[in-house]
Order: sequence, then structure tokens, then C-alpha cells
Amino acid sequence: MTRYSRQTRMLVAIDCIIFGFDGQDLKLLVIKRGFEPEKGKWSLMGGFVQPDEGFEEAASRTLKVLTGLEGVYMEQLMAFGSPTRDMMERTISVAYFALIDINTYKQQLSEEYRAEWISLKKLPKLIFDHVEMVSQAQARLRYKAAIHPILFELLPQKFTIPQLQILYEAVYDTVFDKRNFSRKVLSTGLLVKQKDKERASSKRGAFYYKLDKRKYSAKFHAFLNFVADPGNLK
Amino acid sequence: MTRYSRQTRMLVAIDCIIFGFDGQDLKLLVIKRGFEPEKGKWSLMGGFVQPDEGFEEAASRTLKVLTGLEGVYMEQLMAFGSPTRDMMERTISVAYFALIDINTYKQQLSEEYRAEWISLKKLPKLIFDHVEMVSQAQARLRYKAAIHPILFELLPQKFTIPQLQILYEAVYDTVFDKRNFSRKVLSTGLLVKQKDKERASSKRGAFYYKLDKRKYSAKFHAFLNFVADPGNLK
DNA sequence: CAATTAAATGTCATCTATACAATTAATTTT
DNA sequence: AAAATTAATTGTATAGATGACATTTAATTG
Repeated sequence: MTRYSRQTRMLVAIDCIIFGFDGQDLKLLVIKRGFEPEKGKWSLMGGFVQPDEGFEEAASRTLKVLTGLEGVYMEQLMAFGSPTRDMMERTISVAYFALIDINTYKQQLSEEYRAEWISLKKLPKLIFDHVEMVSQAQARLRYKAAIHPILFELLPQKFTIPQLQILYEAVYDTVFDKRNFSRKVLSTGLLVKQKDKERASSKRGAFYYKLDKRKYSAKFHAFLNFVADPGNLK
Repeated sequence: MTRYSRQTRMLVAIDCIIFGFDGQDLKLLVIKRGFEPEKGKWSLMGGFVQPDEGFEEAASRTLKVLTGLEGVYMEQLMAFGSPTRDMMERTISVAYFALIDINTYKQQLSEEYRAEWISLKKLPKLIFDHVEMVSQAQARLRYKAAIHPILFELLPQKFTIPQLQILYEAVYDTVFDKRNFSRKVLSTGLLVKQKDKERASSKRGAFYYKLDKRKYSAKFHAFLNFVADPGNLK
């Protein structure tokens, strides 16, 4: 078969915006870029899409190399294609964002790539349009988490209600009334109370909860209402 | 400057999912493809991204050529990149969806491209992965319209509440109680009642309304609640 | 002028959201 | 061992939103 004549071919990359939660703050996984241009500067983890692979594949492969992780929550953010976004050569990038629990996978981070968790509050300069990507991913995360029970992906299997609240407060950079918060999340029926307690962070200890996997899958695509009015937060 | 060596370059296209509303049904704008492969088959309007243009530019350009329209509501859906989506050559596509009022722009449709409005209810076969794109775009439209006042883009400047309701019912393929519907949309404060009436479709006539542009812009990004529970419709 | 049609408006019970306070279980201090 | 301390857990009252349901009104048509 012939090819489409007289059209420009371009490099196609994927970049991963990997969010993590350390129990206190929302973090972003970045690396020191290992090749020119912009070698040595902070960058999102990414790479070129190979001739025989799709975007999801490329993103999963990249994530695996960096973190050793598979089966992580990941979704496409959008494609970025400004003609000037890479000074070397026209390169478009399809951005994916992923959610992982920092503590569960702390050890697995590849040493080779000098990956680091940095706080989203004091984001350093990143190469190309990566800051824009992160900013968009953060907006998407807020948008989505207001409606879908997506933030559980950032927590360990067992977590407490106070831990969950700290996470929501970190994502929306606000504070919630703890009485209303716990009533709301419990009313979804997604949480199953465990017998044991988390004892590190308080005298009384807080009961652990786990996600009800069945209900989680069933309700994931339904519109819930995890955060009352995310567009109107102070 | 050098280039990234040993990487495959690919064709980058954009495709437009253009939704329209004729007062009764939700429609999709498609064309008969004018070149090989798949010449003569139904296709979304699209084209290759040029060396010096970004995605939005490419999509706007394409939309302009087909419909003569500028300044239309348009947003990126997502990028599609299956290695086998185009049999001719590896081509990735960034899909955009657009919303326009059919009646306002009926005349401007380019004859050259044999564009046609087809009903979404009986969608014919489309080339490549275009059916998948349409399906995703429809899901996005439903998702977004439940929260944001986006569907007004499909209506003429002046419209009636019953017309608006028919539109919402078409998008969600359901029926709403007219008393509750009008209460809800009026409670947003986005609509400004006009002095004149639409008289074609009823004896009494229905008052026209216009969007309050100021409030529309202000409230667009806020989460409203246009459709009560879009995940739970019959 | 009565019949017809669709628009517009109204009511009530139920659920949901939010503001706000008291109680309880455990550890730490005295 | 009792008192103080800390954070978890549970509760209540009110305002507003939602959803089911009926009546009135403005205009045309026979």
C-alpha cells in the first residue's frame, strides 16, 4: 500500500503526570531529564510512542520502567501539540495522569532515573509545557474527584476517615467540616468498616475502612457528589 | 540543532465531531470521504495537522472549510492512537467536538465536501475508528451538559423553554417533567425573558429567552446541576 | 363562542446540604 | 489512680433542592 503523500510526519510522545499522596500532601513524580535538549532539568516521565504500540501501552510501559508499577489507575488527559513546545523538533505529546499511593510503592522507584516526589504547592520549573500539563491534570483531578470516587486510588487498601478527609482537603486546598464529611462519604455505602484501628496519629485511634470493590465498580461511573460545590470553594 | 534520532515519526490528524440540533433531534455532521483509502465512505471531517499549526488551529481551519463557521464552541475530546486505526499508515488523530445550531448555519455548508447531517439514532458505518470517536464524544456531551450550561451552544440566540427541554431530552434520550424542568433552568438565573413569543409550534406561543452572557461566562466553569442524575436515567 | 392545544404557574412531601455541639475512647500527665 | 488531654465518633435542627403531581391561562380553530 502507498502512503499519504506530501504530509509531515511528527514525533509522538507520551508524558505521565503521576500524582501521589503521602498522608499529608499531594505530590508529583518528576525526574531529572537524562538527554538533550534540557538535560538535567526537571521533567515529567515520558517517552516516544513506538511504531507498534498504542498510547495506553506506551504510558503503561513508561510507568512500569519508572516505578515498577502495573495496573495503576491511569487515564488520558489530552494531547498537547503546540508547534513550539519542543525546541528540537515538532513533537506532540499525549498526556496521561496516574494516581498511586506513595507509601505502598516507595521502594520500587527506579534509582536509575532519579525520580523524586515533589510537592504541588511549590512546583519547580519543568521543561517544555510540562507545567501546563500538570496544571491541567490537577484541574481534571479536582473536577473528577468531585463526582467520582477516584481519590481512593491514592490511598492504601486500608485507610481511616480522617486520612481520607486530609486527602480531600489536600486536593481541594480547603477544609471540610469533619461531621459532614464523614456522613457524606459513609452515606455512599462504598466503605466497609474494619475491626482494627490506626493508632499512630491519635490516642483513641481511628477505625480502618476498606473499599467495597463491588460497589466501587458499580458506582464509579455514576455521578455521586463527593464534594458539594467544588466550583465554589474558598 | 539536531533531531531526536532513531524515533519513528507519524502522521498527525485531527477529526471533528460536529453536533447539531435541528429543533427535534441531535445530529452529526459527516462527509463522504474524497480520497483513498476508504474513498466514498462516510467519515468525520478531518485533516492532517500542518507543520506550523497547533491542534486547535487545525480543527478550526477544518471546521471553517466545511461549514464556513468561526468562533464555534469546540473542545478537545482526546487523542486516538491505535497502531491499526488507519490501514494505510500509522496515523494518530486528535478528536475535537463542536456544537453548532443547525438552522442558523444551514446554508453555509460547503457543497464541495458533500456534508450531511445524520441522526445519531441510526448512525451509519463510519471509516476507521470514527464510530468510537462519536460514541465517546456523545458520552462527553452528556457528562458535561449535566453540569455545565453547554447545550445552549446548540440553540439559536433566541429560544423557548419548551425548545430547550426538547434538546435536553434528545441529548439524554429521556423525558423530563416540564414543570420541574422549567423551574430548574430558570433558577440558574442564566435566562433572560424576551418580550416576543415563538408562535409556530403552539396556539398560545412560548416566550423567547436569551442567555445572560455575563452570567453565562461567570457560571460556565461552576458546577451547576442541569440534569438531576444523568447516571441514573431510565 | 365553545373547544382545543400547549404554555405557564403552584403545592406538598421528601430528601439533601450545611451549620453547629456533645460524647467517647484512648493515652499522657499529675 | 485520677485528672487532663487529644482526636474520633456520633447527633440535631434548619434551610434549600428535588420530584411527583394538577390547575390555570393565552391563543387559535372549528
